[in-house]
Order: sequence, then C-alpha cells, then structure tokens
Amino acid sequence: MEDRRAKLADVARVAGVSRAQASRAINGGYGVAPEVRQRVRDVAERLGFQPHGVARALATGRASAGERERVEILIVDPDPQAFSAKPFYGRVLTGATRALAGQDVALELKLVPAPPTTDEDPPFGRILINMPPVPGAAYARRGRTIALGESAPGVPFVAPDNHGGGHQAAVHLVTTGRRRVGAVFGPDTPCARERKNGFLRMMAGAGLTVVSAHGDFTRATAYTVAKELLTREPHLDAIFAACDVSAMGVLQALREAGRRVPDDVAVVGFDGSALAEAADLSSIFMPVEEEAASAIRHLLDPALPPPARLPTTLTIRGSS
Amino acid sequence: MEDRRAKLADVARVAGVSRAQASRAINGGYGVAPEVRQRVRDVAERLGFQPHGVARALATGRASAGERERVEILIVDPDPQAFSAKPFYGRVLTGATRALAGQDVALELKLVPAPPTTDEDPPFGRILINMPPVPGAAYARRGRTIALGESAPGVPFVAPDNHGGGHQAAVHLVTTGRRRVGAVFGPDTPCARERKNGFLRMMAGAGLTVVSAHGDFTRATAYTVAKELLTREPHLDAIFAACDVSAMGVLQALREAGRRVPDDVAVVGFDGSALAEAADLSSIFMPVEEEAASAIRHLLDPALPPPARLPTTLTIRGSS
DNA sequence: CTGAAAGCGCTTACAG
DNA sequence: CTGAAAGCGCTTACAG
Repeated sequence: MEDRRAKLADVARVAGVSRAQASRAINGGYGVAPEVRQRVRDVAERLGFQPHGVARALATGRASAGERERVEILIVDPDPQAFSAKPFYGRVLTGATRALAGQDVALELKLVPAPPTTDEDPPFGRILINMPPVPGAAYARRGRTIALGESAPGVPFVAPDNHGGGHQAAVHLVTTGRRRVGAVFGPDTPCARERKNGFLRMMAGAGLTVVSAHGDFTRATAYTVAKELLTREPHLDAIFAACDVSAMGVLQALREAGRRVPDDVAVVGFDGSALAEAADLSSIFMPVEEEAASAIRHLLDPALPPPARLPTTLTIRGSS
Repeated sequence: MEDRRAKLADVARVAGVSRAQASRAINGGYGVAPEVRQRVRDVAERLGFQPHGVARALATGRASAGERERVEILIVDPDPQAFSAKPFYGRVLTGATRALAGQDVALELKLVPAPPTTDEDPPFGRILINMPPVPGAAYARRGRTIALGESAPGVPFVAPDNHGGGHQAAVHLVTTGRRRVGAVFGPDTPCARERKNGFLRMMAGAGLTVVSAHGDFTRATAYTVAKELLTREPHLDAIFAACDVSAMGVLQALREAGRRVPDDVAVVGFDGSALAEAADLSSIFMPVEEEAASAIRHLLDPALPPPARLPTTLTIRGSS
C-alpha cells in the first residue's frame, strides 16, 4: 500500500469543496467562509498535506521555495578536518551569516578536496576559497562570484592586507626592543608570501636579519620548526608566526625549552582568531568576518565594488 | 519591450515542429530525425532557450536542480559570532561534510538567534542544535529530523555521554593525586548539568568536596570565576572546566596568580577541540565530528537507528 | 463566498 | 519519425 502523499485534490474532496476553494483556504484564506476555511485546514492537517512546492512555483510564477536564492561558499581544502582545525572557516561563516541575516537567502556550504569539474545548478552567488585561478575564472564567468583571497585576474576578491600585517608585526617587535628575531613563515601561498615579505622588508629596513624557516600553518610543523630555530639561534628574543595555529606550536616549543613568554621571548601570531584571544597571544588581526560579510554584500548587490584589501590591526596581548 | 525568456513553444514554432518534437530533440534526441534535431538545437541556441527547471520538474516528477536534496543544519544561538567563538560548530561541519561526501546532497547552514516561527520549504533532512523541545518536536513531525544533544522526547538525537565524561575527568584528577579540587561548571543546560553531575558524583564517591561555581562556557566568565575560586580556596590543586574555552580562562587566571600548571594545579577541560590540542590542555574528548556524521547518516537512512549516546574519552596533555 | 476552467512550461505515453 | 493530447499539482481570474 503506497501511502502517496496527499495532494490538494485529496484535501478538497475530503473537505467537500472545490480545489480552488481548498487552495484559497490554505493560503490566504480571504474570501472563504470561516467554517469552510477551518474545515479545510483541519483536513489538510489530518491528511498531512504538504503543498507541492514545484507545482506551486509553476502556478504562481514565483521561484519555488526550493528554488530560493542560494549563496554557496565553495571551499577547496584537502583536509577533511578543515572546519575543525582551522578557525578561519568558522569566521567566514560568522561574517556570511551576519550579512545574510533577514535576507531569505540560503547559505550552502561545500568543502571539496579539489576543484569540482562539473557545476550543475549554479547558485545565485558564490564565494570561492582557495580556488586555483583557472577554475576560479571559469566560475566567475558563470555567475556572481567573489574570491576570498586574490584569485585570477578579473575575478573580484576581498582579502586582508597581508603585507601590511607582516609589517605591523615587525614594527611591534622592533619597537618593543627585540633584536634577535625568528620567524616561522607559512607555506608557498600568496597570502603567506605577502605576510613574509611585509615582515622581512620592515626588518631589513631596521637593519635586522631574521632567523626563519617555513611551516605549513599547522601547529605540529611550527613546533618542530621552532625547535630548529632555537637550536640555530638559542638567543632569539622574538618569534613571529605566520598564523595563530602556528604560534601555538611556537609557544609549546618555547615552554619546553624553558623560555619564558614574553620575558625571554615575545611571540606574535597572525589571524586574530578566537584561539589568539584564548591563548593570550598577541596577533595581527585579520578582519575575516568583515571580509566574508562584504563578499556577501557584493554578491547580493554587485553594484557595490568589492572592497579588495581590508586593513589588519595589531592586537597586543600577554605574549609580547 | 519585455525580452521574455524563450520557452519551448517558441523554439518549436521557430523550428517549425511540435512542442513534443522540440522537447525530444533537446533532451534525449532519440527517435528524432537527425536534421530536425540539429535544427531544433540551433534554434534553441539562437533563442537562448533555457529549459524552465520548475516546469520540467513538475512534468517529470523528478526533483528540479534547485530542488536537489538538502540537509539543513539549524542552529539556535543568540551569539552572532557563534561560528567564530565556538569550535563546536566547526566540528559539526567537519562531521557533516564527511558524511555527505559524494552524496550529491546540499548542506545548508542556518544560524538563528531564536527558533524560527515559520518553516516554509522544509529540507529533506534537518539537524537541530540547541533547539528547545517544543519547536524541536514540531520540526520532527514535519520531516526527517535529528537533534544534536537530547531534545524533546520522541525526537531522535545523538549526544556525547556527558555524565560519563564528567566522571572520567574526576577519576583522572583523583587518581593523579589531586585532593583540593575546584570546578568551573557550565550554564544551566542539560549537557552542562550532566557533566557536572558526573563529575560531582564521582568526587562524592571519593569522599571529596568540590569548590565550584557556574560559568557560561565563555573564557571571560571562566577567568573571573576561577579567580573567585582561588580566593575562596587558595590551595586548589586541580580545576575542572566544563568546556575547553572555559579552561582557557582558568589557565589565564592561574598564570596571573603565579600558579604553575600542572605542577601546582592540574587543569582538565571538556570538548577535545583543536583548542585543547593547541593549548596542550588535557580534555575530555567529545566525538562531535562522529556525532554529526552519524546524525547525517541517520537522516539519509532513517532505518539506521540514531546512535543516541556516544562515549567520551580522556585525552591527557601537559595541563594535568 | 464558491466552482468550472484555463494556465504555469514542460514531458510522455499513445496513435499514427 | 511525428503530433495531438493529457497530465504533473497548484493558483487565479472569471462568472456566478
């Protein structure tokens, strides 16, 4: 016995009215005798009637509920634990959620290990994260698109001023009297390079050389790298980490080496995530929430120019 | 001049065939004279014909592209920064994303300050987080629903064994020789109560009283509360925090009070988020990712019974 | 206040 | 290979 889903005709029949009347009763209810309206609604309830969104959409010409505007956040990240491990994504969601509040636009989330090859059912708007330039440009051709972080030329983007942030970190360390400075930079990505360049340029300007190595934005690697740095240069009095998660590894390496923070060694991270606050870590604050929010606003109204570069700010906490 | 979007009838008329023929030519193309097929397709191309997804969906009975299966994660949280501040949500997304990989089911995310009153366009399945019982039960009546954390009776749920976790934390502290134990419990929620009860029951069994106060799962409050605890009982040798974020506040209070961790005071948190790992914090690990994944699996196949309670595990790190 | 009818844009047996 | 017709489930002038 298939228990086929009740349709409007069923409700109408059981209630003893026409489909037109049933439709009116269930929707507006205007111009329907109160008792009829009640009866129809009771029957609908009893039969578990659920209006067929597609049919309704076709009849009304309005978009069906299921067709309602969607904004997709498409994240390319090979780490399936990315949402757990990287505070960045949570912050993006905060910003996106805020900008979408009260907009009746659905937020769709997609985490893929590599750029998808097919793209059926393109959403109204799309935010690209970590998308390589080529597929990025293709997405941009297909519909409203904005990248978080610089993407292909011509693809609108919003990103933090990484270079300026690196500069700020260096200025902070130098002006607080640090002279033997180490750094755990990030991997070979545009944003990590910018942070590094900003940091090194300032340091060079101050006539200081930096004992540095590259990490991969993870705590474990940063921990190992920091240990090496301390071996190479035991008298470091400051370490810059290219992200807060890395900074946590640096802090642990220092703890284990018996170096006090900030007395012996100052540590500055980059991101300004909740992690930095929780760990009392000085950090270059990236306005990720604001980036995401303005990305959404750009998608909703492309007349608004994408803000491109957003300034970073130094937040001084107990680690420096 | 409205440039109305071309419809199938237009294509058919221009190509000089029936709508049926046009439809076949554009879709399968089987049983259509090759030249007709080509002609129709050319015309469609020229007119920029885009099949009307809704109409097609209604006619075929299949879901339209825009109607493809969606699973919604509906989070009630008054904190608009929730995704930034609470690692829990990111972990949920990790688990959900993993369970959904390769399923062609869209993941929709909704963060609302209070339970929504209307519910048009119910998704295929829905995960409820922090939903009060009454609306929770209503959602469950409306479609496939599962709650993260116990909800109304009859609503399937999956949750960690909070009581057991509290017990594990207490056992750990007692068996490592701690005797003057403090605790920063959580707010007045079921899960915080369960953790607290599990912890206190074990402590009472060990004949120990606990110096405790309630926090609200935030770092700032935990910091303040921990300071009070230290004033009331300066010789505490252990503090249990009802969540990792709170534990960070406890750690800071201890740092400022000049108490060494773990030598003077052991600290154990609860959650097992990336934060705990980053901060080298011992913690009761909640399998959040696994909870979310099994919630999704239950939605996709309700024949699978919801797993209800998932065990927690103690992760010992440098803080205890 | 009510119902018969037309229509939303497309698909698909069915008969030719 | 082709077209007239019915139908997907609902809405909405229109006439009463």
